Amino acid sequence: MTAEDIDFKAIEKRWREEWQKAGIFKAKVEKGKRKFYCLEMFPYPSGKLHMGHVRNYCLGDCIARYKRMQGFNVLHPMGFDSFGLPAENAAVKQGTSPDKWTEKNVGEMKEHLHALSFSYDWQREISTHNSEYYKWNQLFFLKLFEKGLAYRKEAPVNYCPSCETVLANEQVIDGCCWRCKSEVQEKMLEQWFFKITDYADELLSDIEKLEWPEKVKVMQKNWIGKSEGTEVQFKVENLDIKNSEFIFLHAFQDTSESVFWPWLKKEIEKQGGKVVFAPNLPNPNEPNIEEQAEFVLKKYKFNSKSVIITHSLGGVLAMKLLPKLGTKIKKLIMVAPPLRTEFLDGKKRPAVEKACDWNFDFNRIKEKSESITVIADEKDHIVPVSHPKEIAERLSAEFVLTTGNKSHFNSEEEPHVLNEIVATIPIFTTRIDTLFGVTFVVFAPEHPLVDKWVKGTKYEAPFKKFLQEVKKETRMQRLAAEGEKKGMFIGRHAMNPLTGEEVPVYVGNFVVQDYGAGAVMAVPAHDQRDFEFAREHKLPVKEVVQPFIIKTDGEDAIRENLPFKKRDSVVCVVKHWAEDKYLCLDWKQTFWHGFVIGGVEEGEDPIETGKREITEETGYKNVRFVKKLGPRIHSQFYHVVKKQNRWAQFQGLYFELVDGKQVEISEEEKKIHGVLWLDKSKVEPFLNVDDMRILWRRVFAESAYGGEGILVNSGKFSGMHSKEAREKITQELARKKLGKKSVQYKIRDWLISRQRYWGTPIPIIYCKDCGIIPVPVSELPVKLPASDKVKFGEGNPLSSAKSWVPVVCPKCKKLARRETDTMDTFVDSSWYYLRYCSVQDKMRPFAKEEAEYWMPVNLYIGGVEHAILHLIYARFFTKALADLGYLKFREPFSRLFTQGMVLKDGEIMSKSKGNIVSCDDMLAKYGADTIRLFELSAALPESDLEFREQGINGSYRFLQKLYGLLSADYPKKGNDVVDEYLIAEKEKLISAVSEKIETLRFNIALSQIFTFIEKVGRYKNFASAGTMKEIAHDIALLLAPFTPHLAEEFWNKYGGKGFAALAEWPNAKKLNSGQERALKAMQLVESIERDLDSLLSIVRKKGKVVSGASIYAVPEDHKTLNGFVEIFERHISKVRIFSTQDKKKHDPLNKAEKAVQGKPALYLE
RNA sequence: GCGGGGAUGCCGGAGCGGUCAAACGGGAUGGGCUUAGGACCCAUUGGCUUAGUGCCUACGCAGGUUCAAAUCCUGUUCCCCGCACCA
Repeated sequence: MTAEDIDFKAIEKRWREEWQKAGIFKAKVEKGKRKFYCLEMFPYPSGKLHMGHVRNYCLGDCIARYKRMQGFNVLHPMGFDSFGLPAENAAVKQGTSPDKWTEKNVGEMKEHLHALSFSYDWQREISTHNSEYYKWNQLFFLKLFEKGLAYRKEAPVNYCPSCETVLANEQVIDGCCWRCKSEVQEKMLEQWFFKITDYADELLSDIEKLEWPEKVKVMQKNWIGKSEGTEVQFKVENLDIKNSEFIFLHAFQDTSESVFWPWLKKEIEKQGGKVVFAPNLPNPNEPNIEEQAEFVLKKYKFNSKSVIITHSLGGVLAMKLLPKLGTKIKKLIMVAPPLRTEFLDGKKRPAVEKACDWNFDFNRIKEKSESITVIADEKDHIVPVSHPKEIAERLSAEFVLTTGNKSHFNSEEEPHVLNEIVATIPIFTTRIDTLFGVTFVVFAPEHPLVDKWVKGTKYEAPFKKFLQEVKKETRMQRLAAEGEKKGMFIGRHAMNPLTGEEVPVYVGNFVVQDYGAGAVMAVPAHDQRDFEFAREHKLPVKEVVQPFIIKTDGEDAIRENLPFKKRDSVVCVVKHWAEDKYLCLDWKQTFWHGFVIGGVEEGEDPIETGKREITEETGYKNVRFVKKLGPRIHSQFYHVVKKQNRWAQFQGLYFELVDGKQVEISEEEKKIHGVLWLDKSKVEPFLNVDDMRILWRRVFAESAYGGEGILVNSGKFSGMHSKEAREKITQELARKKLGKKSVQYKIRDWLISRQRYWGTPIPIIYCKDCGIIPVPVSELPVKLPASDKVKFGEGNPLSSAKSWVPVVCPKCKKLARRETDTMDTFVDSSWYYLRYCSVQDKMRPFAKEEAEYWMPVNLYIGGVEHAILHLIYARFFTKALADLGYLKFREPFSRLFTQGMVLKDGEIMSKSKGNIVSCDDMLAKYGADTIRLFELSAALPESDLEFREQGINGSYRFLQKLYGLLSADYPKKGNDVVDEYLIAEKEKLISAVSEKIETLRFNIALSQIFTFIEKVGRYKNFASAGTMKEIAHDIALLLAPFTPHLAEEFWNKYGGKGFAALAEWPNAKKLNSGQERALKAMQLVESIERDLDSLLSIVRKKGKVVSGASIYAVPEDHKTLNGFVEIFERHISKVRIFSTQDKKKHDPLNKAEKAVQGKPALYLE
């Protein structure tokens, strides 16, 4: 039979139909049966199925079929992620509608999926654009909204101008849109968010439980970006305190000694300010505002330095006072000022009413103060927030709404009030141990306070310019890996909370507003970035951590029980007087390779020590000191020569020799070390201790020491190790209410609003009177209007749906409008795996019992490109749904497998590159089994696969060969040894294939099957029909997950019961002794074949013609070899096999003598 | 910079302490079959040596552990991927 005779397509068609008819892939909950949920990421129906998709599904199908044969109750569903932008774009471009376009594509893709006979339960198919699906998106949205997990806020968001919609953080890659690659813009917009940050910690810690590729886990960890540290408060003057005179005006029934006044006075004085006037106003219990104003005017002369701070009714006084002033004052700060007499506690205050006429000349007040700030307490129980708010508006003043320590700011300490004078800025750091090394503070240029600080100062103009530049450059710089560190001083100083030291405040382009608090404390000595900035701006560098190295292994590892001997030492790097060579020492009694080193004597200058040691150890006498090599290094080690534990404090010094003049060195020194001059490039490899390496690097590059170590110059924390110091300093800060432990995350809430049509409408109604009103659950789904009712290409399409947008407010029944944004389509894919569990359920998104049976997904297969996006959203959704009571488990995918890509000419297949190999051509040419075989055998599933048609051809040939082999007729009786041998090899194959499938190394499983089939082909003339039948039977089973149609064909042909697809996966049997013997025997045969070949080629090379061969075997071997003449005659005709004991053998060269057991001798003629 | 993964023949890639000059596939070369091509079959594909089953050199580089290392450990170089002025 020739290859062309095999009609693979007919075979495939037949079995596809049989399976379908029997419905064998339909999944049903069967309690008590082990389940296996096998899932491949569902496709976006972008067009035809290509080889990349196919690979994904082949992998999943192989496992699904394998698990099914192993007796698992397998759920293997498929569906379509059918909402999304391309449909909308295609609709605009091709004049079709998104739904038609989508459904056409879905149809085509399904056709191919069917043709490849993936074992999906098609009853469970879903398409996310179906309102029966997306209504549940809406339900979840409402539930999340109820719980506060969905919220609306105005925020700077990423906007893609080409997709005309906003994007989530996760969808911005290198500053560009993940889909279309155009640069995203930043916009301030009010949008809907899911509060994924609430789950940041759990999302992070649960990663450990997952059987996922390390790579993906790391990516998720990075994305969540947890860092633990300390939030520390720095104070920055909001106004120039030292050049101000503070005036306090107290409230009704108060004095200048009550409430927060004494505390505020103290705080201001701490900052170097002066409270010049804090009168006890006349008649505080029955005040007369006019009288009080006169009183104040008489007692104090206002000037341009005056800063008035008022509390409550004091504010009314100030407003009466100001218009009467002859000069302008610096600032007026009004704390909770009343404007009218309706107080929240319901109490009448007749005295207050009598005292005030509440008529203010707002314009004149405005004129009399440089700036005005009004502070209100959100929880004020006396003055309604509307009063200070109105005052602020009328005065065009800054309005600050906060929460007082006590209502109406009646506490003895009111930090918010102080904050208007001295701002307290929280700064996040992971290295609070370096707090004493802070020499400046850097703010993000976008920081709101910065704007306030520079206003009206000489820094304002240059800052504005700087801000512009930064905004423009940010994106470009990010792309150009190492941006320049730019920044400027803004005329303010910040106070170090522990040392009280004042350090300058800068803005810098490298500080980002949305991480931490938008400000950093800069420690140039211990942070490379700060170091560079400091050098640029000539800022001081203050050393507070010294490296600390402990040797814990090797022969100089510290000895447990010995005390430490502390030594001040110097390490001297010495340069040659003429060449670029450096003086190194090779210690003879130990392995140390290093530089000249020595102990500093009491009272000795380290530089002198260095010079002395250089001369003592090497003889060179004319040395010149050049520079110190950074801070000291602490090193604990065992001094092998001196036999003691050392705690050395090394000062690195750099010298240059003036000339080569030497003095004689002592014999003793010569014994200790050899002196070497090494080329610059040879020094680094020569050194073998860390401290020497650190010093060597410092010769050439100054840099910050970013590691940990021992604190110095840090007050009472000096001498502590970094780790301990972090604890202690944080505690100290907490005690002083100047800091606390803090955890920062990089992950931001998930922005889900999209200004596009083809997605799930957000079920929200905006009512003028009632505000944001959720659509009642009973009204779901909020269906999309038909696509011919909307206009594309002009902003948000849904807002053009004239009959859709207006809606009756569910609460007040007045006319309201619908939300016109749709949801990010990643919402759809965040829970589709749950819908599969009970697709048909009309009442619920999914049936809890079913989900609990099938979930979690046992194996999830897809591309790495979803490592962050889809996979983190789905995890979040699962957790949120669990908290909403829908689920009991909190992780959706136990095991994840990320398959490699299918490449064509080294590139990813894509429409834009025009290199897509669509699967229908391949199907028509080779059929489904061949394609499946190729996709699975060509490479490891996780590595990329280069698509080559020759490769497909190889798979095709294999199937033809296999078919021929298994379809042929075989004799009843064969060679017993071969029969046993083949069966033994088959058993070995079964266990190997099972193991490889379990570990998803399908290509290796297949290569082993190939090898086996090769062997069968080799010995087919010796095999019996029975053996071949057994082989065909098991091969059918082993191949069933890979090439299911052909496998089914063999299974059927050789009398298998039912379907191979449902048959039990074979178990490898242990080999019996006969089979073991057969294996050995065939090894013998094969080794003779090899020998024959090598002899033949040698002899033939010499030009001799070989006409026959004799084989001389010891009697045992002789017995097994008889019967294999035919095999040997494949190599050379006329082969005779003799026993070495056969006296009459033909043996002219006496070769028989060479034969030993297992190695027969050969003779050629 | 931080983190993850690699480096094996002409190529893709197995092997993960001894059975390894290295599975399987592809390519190349030679031979068979053919009018020819394709397809198919056979052989060769690190070097040397040989009427034989032997030797040498090789699993990025340098060391180490071991009776024994492609395989384990240490250092180092290069490549790929992810994250990144992250405080």
